[in-house]
Amino acid sequence: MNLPPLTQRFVMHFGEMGSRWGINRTVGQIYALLYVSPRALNADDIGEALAFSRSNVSMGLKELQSWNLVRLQHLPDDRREYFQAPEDVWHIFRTLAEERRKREIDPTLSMLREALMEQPAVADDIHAQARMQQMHELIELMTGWMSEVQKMDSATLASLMKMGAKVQKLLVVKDKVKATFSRTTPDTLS
Amino acid sequence: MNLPPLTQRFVMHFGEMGSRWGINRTVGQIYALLYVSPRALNADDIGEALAFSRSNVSMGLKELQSWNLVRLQHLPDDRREYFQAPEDVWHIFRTLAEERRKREIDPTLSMLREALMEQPAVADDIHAQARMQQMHELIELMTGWMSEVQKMDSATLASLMKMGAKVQKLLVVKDKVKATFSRTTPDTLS
DNA sequence: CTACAATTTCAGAAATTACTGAAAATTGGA
DNA sequence: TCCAATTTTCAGTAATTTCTGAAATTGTAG
Repeated sequence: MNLPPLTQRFVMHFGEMGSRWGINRTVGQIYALLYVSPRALNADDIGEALAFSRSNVSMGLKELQSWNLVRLQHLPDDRREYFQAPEDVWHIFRTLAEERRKREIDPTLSMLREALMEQPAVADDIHAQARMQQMHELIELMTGWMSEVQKMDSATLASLMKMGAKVQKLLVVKDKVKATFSRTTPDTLS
Repeated sequence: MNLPPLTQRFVMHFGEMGSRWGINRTVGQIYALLYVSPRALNADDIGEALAFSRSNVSMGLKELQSWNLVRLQHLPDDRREYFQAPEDVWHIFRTLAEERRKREIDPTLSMLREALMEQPAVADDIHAQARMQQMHELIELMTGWMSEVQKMDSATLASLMKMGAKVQKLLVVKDKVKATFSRTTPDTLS
């Protein structure tokens, strides 16, 4: 591997963090490299830069594609496929959140829904089902909210976050607003 | 393993999902069992229920303790330690979010901060550093916002989520509110 | 302090996951 | 269609992670 120092540190870090993030070292390093690269890279570029076998690169890219985290490009007079990470970090974040939900949350939501349809037979299962109900409610609320937030454009999302806890204060003020503006903007607030 | 049917399904599911969540099967199953159990369990209870060796249970519980996901209890006339999951799912969620941040995000934030202090020497590193800057800004904003949200009590958090995208509309209305209430509630809004 | 119950540690075995090279499949151009 | 460049698949191997039993440690009651 022969990368400039900052790039190298970034790539190495993503490799090490990979396992905590549920991806492997290869995939982490490939994504890091694509993320900081000023141009799209082909599989050979990547393999050479990171000293991975060509097949390993292929599998890593396949994994990243399944996460929708890379864009495919073709250059004129070159049959090889070139890969790059999206420019917009907010877009990347959104994709990541959505894919993680699909993989880490949706299956559990299904399991919970099915379990909640059943008729528990023994006392312990009655209690267990009540606990599952609580978990189900929280997850439904969380994911529903996340999907609303995901629909916001980057600017709105950013301004919402910059407000931080002030949103809380807005909630308190909400009722006053409702009273004041209910005739002029009747369907704007719940 | 001899658990009632709903409990069994829940426990099995958490075992299978464990790897996607960055914990192992043992830890996933132990936590699932504690979560649905109507009473605190000791290590032998757990080992017997899940057919794990005593030492495996010990390591799993240690892991869960490092996540702050279990409470320790002692029963009268019993020297053994009893474990249980917190009652409040919102509390569990908050703990999970915080611990995940510590493990999955904070190290990256440190790495980025250090990298941003450096003076890039080559063109590719100049670009790389700019990309790191973008990532750093997003993560700072996200984590700052998460920590604000975490401070809210469960009820406020729930009502915020139930509002969903309506928060967005509140943002639009915000300016009107500011104009109208600025004299009566001057420091409530940014 | 002693005895013993309970828990933790740890070295090695078992299981899983990651990685490679070779072979197969696919793709685009002549 | 055929050819050559490129990508993917896959079986075998390497590396890592998980799990166990035995031994060591800790804690408590007498």
